[in-house]
Amino acid sequence: MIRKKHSKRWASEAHWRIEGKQGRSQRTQTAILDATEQLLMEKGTDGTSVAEIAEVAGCSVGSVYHHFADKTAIFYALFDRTTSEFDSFIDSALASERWEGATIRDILGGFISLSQKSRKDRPEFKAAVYLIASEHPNLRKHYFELQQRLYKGLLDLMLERRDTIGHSNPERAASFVLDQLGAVLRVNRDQAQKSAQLSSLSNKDFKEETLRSAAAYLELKE
Amino acid sequence: MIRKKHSKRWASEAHWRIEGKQGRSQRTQTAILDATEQLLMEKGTDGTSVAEIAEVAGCSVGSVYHHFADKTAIFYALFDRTTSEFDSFIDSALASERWEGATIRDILGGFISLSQKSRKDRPEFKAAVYLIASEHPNLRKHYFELQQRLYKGLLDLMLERRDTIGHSNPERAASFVLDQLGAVLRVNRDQAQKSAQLSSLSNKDFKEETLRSAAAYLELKE
DNA sequence: ATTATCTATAGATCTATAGATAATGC
DNA sequence: ATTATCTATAGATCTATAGATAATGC
Repeated sequence: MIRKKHSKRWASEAHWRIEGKQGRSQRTQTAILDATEQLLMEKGTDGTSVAEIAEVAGCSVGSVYHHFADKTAIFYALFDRTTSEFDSFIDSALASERWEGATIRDILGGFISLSQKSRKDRPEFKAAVYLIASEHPNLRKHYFELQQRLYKGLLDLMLERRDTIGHSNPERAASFVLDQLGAVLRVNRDQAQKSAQLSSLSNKDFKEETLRSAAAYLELKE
Repeated sequence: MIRKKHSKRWASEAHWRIEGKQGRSQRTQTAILDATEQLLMEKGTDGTSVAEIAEVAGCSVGSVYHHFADKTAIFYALFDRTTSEFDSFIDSALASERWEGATIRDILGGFISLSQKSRKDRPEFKAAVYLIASEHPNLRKHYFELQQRLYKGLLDLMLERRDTIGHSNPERAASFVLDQLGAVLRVNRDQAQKSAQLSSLSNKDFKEETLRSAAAYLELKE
């Protein structure tokens, strides 16, 4: 039997996933991706076998291969699902209505709160994707482009208010603050790395100190 | 034939490595660890086969298993070797002679320079170990304890000079600055993550802005 | 009639060992 | 005599497929 397979939108056509014709199909694919996401964080890409994915997803190995070209294609699909979510998160974070009349302090504070909320609501968000990206240069590139879009957007918001920055080089200072914030948020997200930190601040205190640090360095006049 | 095997000092006796009786032995073990370090960064723990390690090390698979209990034991030994180096780095970084008469600014600046130098001299330092640690909770614990010792030492140096800190809560502020610095240095170390940064500062500029940020936040009076 | 699922298994690795052979150094 | 090395291979996975069976929905 020859099966017609449809790739959706990923660059490498090789990593297709089938476009289901029945309602069952989507449910199974979702279950497979959920199972993969969970297992990836526990055991990594090579430590996770297709048999295990099938078991957790509640289907058979044969069924997994009916839906996805191969093991890698499952990772691509999961990457796709999560980065789409991330993309929406970015849109919502940068939406101009959100920041009308806001000061730089408001923007940084608001973004920290958004990140903290996202981590609380969905702790595994981005964790599995980060692992996948680290093993596939083309996916990593896409992931970093998304990240760039987010931080570049925040940078623009800050620079629209550059007259409130006292630092002699506002562009450099604003970029530096965002890089600093990005690094700290990334470390905070990873529970293991977090344990290597000196200070264990509550979300509220963390936000407060971060803002104090940024305001002092930028020499904000607000 | 029964072989007498000697474990050196790792908690789990299971992960022994042989204590060589001939000069050849040490050379082979070194070659195996070098090969493993290199391959780990390219392909990860599961992607690296013992056959490949043997090939790069220039010996046979049988020889690898003569020296090490199993594949994991090689990782333990490599972890051991690198963390010993890290341990010496910490001693040298915290040596009290180094910081006699230094201000907080001097200390932070000196530490940044040390880290930059270490990254330049030996870019792969800690990269492979970090991978191993991420898969072995007991090793990860040890690694983070080392990291803690380094940052706790820096914290003590700063707090000895607490009268030059204007921030209302010197302990919290000093810890926060060090966590911030640690996070940024970690991201900077990873070439892939670095590409997601907004600012691409030279080592000199990075150091300058970091010090400016820390001094402003701590409200240093020096 | 088409789509989705299952079971069973071929073929490709990869880890680890057995047993033979070679080098070392007292 | 002891230590280190090599070759060859058993046994355990794990990926992916073939082919049979079951469910869906026009």
